[in-house]
Amino acid sequence: MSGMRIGEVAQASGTTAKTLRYYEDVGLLPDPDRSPAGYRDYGPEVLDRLHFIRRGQAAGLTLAQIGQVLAIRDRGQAPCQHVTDLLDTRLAVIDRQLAELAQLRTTIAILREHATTGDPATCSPEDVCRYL
Amino acid sequence: MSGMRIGEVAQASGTTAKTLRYYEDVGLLPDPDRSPAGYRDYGPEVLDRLHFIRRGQAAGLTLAQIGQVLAIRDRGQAPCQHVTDLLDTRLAVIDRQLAELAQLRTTIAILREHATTGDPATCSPEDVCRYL
DNA sequence: CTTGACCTTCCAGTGCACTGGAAGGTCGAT
DNA sequence: ATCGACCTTCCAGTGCACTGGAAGGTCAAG
Repeated sequence: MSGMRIGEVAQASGTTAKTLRYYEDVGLLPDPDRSPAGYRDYGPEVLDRLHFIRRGQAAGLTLAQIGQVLAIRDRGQAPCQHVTDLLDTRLAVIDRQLAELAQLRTTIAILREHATTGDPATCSPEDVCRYL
Repeated sequence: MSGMRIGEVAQASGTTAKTLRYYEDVGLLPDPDRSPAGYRDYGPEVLDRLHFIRRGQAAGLTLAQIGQVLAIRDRGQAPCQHVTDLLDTRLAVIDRQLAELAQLRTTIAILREHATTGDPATCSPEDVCRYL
């Protein structure tokens, strides 16, 4: 009984056939069965795996990091320590990004306010625009 | 009176001479003065500019986006309405990024808790790792 | 039996932000 | 005078995550 072809998997997972072949190339997806004609023949479990990959990516992990976790999972060992380490690192990076973004927002917001207070008469480049 | 050479600027700003030349190439830094020998001769204001670039980058902005904002600043003559429009767009993007980043943070924090609650016994690949 | 959608492989290109290296010029110190 | 650290330009390569396109095979529908 044949499963899904690459286009169906792409559709179902919201990616492209190109990307699926790429994932296979870099070892994120196992080599699938083939139909007599050589078409890739996927079982439904590939969708879980792609969901895992997508979630990992949404969490800011690189494909290499996701691949590490998948490799550990494929060997049947619980990668909890590994996962928590990765996630802790991610959290730290995100907190830093949030802080910097908030700071930048403040800077720009202040400038924007400078740019609006006063009509064109008082809005000279020297007074307003170069304080960005 | 001569200012800083590229190596000094690199050192002072925590980047490399290579990167500074690259920034110049892509228009993030203005063409600096040159010494008689052709060495780049930077004034101290370049450090402010590099600090701004670094903060923008730390906040997850691309060099192209940072370049847009810098271009506004450089065109000190830009009409204020135009400036506020661009800044509003920037703020909207930053607010969206902040929201997404906050969401991502929450997601990862939840995942991390899932990964730690439970001892190795319950931490089987099937039970835990697929929550990632 | 042809059309068109789908599949195959392979190789090359994209965009971002650098980074490396060759080949050569400049400068202060020994 | 020459050494070494610095500078110059130019071109090419890296890593990530795809993406495009050529050249050809497969298959159900009309």
